[in-house]
Amino acid sequence: MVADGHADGTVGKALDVLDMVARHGRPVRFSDLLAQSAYPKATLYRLLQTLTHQGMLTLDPDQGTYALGVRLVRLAHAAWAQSSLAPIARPYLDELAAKTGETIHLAQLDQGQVLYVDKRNAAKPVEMFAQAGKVGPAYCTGVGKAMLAWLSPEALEAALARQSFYRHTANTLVSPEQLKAELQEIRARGHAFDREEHEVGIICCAVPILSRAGRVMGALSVTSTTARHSLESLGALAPTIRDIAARIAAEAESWRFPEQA
Amino acid sequence: MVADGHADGTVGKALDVLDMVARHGRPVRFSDLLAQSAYPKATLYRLLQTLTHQGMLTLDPDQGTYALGVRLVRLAHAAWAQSSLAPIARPYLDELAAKTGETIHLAQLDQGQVLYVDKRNAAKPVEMFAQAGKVGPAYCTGVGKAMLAWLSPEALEAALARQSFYRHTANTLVSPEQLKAELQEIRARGHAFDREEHEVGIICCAVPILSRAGRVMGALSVTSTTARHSLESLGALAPTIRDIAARIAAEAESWRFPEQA
DNA sequence: AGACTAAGTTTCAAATAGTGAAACCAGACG
DNA sequence: CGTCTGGTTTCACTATTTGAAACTTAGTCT
Repeated sequence: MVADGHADGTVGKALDVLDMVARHGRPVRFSDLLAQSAYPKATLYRLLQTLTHQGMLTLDPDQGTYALGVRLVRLAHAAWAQSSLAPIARPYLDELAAKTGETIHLAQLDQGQVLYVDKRNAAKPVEMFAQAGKVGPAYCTGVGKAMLAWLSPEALEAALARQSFYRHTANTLVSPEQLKAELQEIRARGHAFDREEHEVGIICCAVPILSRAGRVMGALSVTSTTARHSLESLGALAPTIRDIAARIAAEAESWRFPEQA
Repeated sequence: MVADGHADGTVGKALDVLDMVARHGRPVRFSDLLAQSAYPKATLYRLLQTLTHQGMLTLDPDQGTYALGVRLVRLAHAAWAQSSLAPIARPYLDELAAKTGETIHLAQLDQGQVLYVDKRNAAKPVEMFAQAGKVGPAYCTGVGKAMLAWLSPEALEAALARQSFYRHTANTLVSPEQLKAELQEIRARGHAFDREEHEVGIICCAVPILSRAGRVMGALSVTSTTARHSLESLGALAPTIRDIAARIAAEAESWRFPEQA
């Protein structure tokens, strides 16, 4: 990605390199990275060295390939436990999954994208990391729209600017205008639907998780297939979902306060 | 922690700050961080700003507290999937758990510490993130000793320097000398025991996961209680564990090769 | 109110750390 | 053997980082 307007300082560059390695998904050779990066050989080399030395990357000496380091896994543990709603929401997700018997998603907004932080898979037991951590588009998913709908005007603009508006299906909303109209409806209704906008046959009903102050903390959704549910029957679940979302919000907030004096 | 001998460059400092936030476990105020960090006010301030700007941290504007950011969760996903043995080892852990009916640990070495990357909990189903990602000491755990035993002399020294040698129980090995002697035995025997060295009543049998070249990739252990098992009966499982470890190693290695030409 | 204090933010010259073109080295290849 | 290709190191040049101190809020006390 060439996006990042301002890669502030060395730290920004280093993190950029980290992302680059992460994006590859498997061990990368120096020259592969060099080909993609905008940085000159020596710079990239030093950056990689620093990151490796710091344990954020590991260098396989045999193949000369870089991969993400274990230090990240450690940080991950902390990040997931503290920054996201996931640990708090866990029992509530279980409850919602039990009640509905459908797939549950818990997501947060990250740079205009939907980041799934937890999931319940109707049939199968938890599969945490393998599924959580994934990112998806905001403009054409239930959780995405639910979060966008309650964003402040400025935040919304920033987020909209990052949407691709790629037409995944016939129902995908492909312009900011269409989307804004839909967001207004969502706000009025209190919950968002995914009308097969991302994948044909997949529908969902999503509600935002809002702080008392009205800040968007995340979103919660129940997903199903057109074979098993209609939008109406999913909509009937909305009160239940909203209730769970409210309880998650309440707990998340009470959790932030008890700082040590 | 004031450990890190050489916090190379700005990147090192930034990551150090990240760790600091992670260590706290909950949103931290600027001044709290300032109290702990060795860095002067302005420096710390700028580092925090950069990290926040980069999405590695999030600043709660209401409370003025910093927490780990979502970008980290995203990286985490990639890190866990690519850098750790966990995704590869998963089915094998299931197999081992089924065979033994005991608690299984999969760990890797991170800066001289044991990092648990996956776990099977005899009774309960997977609890990924809640458990994986934790760190523990190397000198007094089965997996730790199993990994140390196959380290190169230099790497071993580096790792030893990072051990606290705190006496957790009467059986804890509390000096590098004792530990080195033990490591030699472990190497000869092919597997390590935890003889209640970390917690009374908890024993385990661990084997290293080695690459073909002999590099330590991780370790695998079966843990039990003195109530259910003796060291001998655990030792009887060693061949099974070693077999699984070998299969994990084999798959991990074959996985590294298929680079795109 | 007005003076104090604590917490966070900004400044600015000095110093440090980062840059990158080019030279270098090592092993693979023909 | 020369010649590559991929990786590592040098070194003079520069941009970034540094941190003491000054400043700005937002509370608190009298």
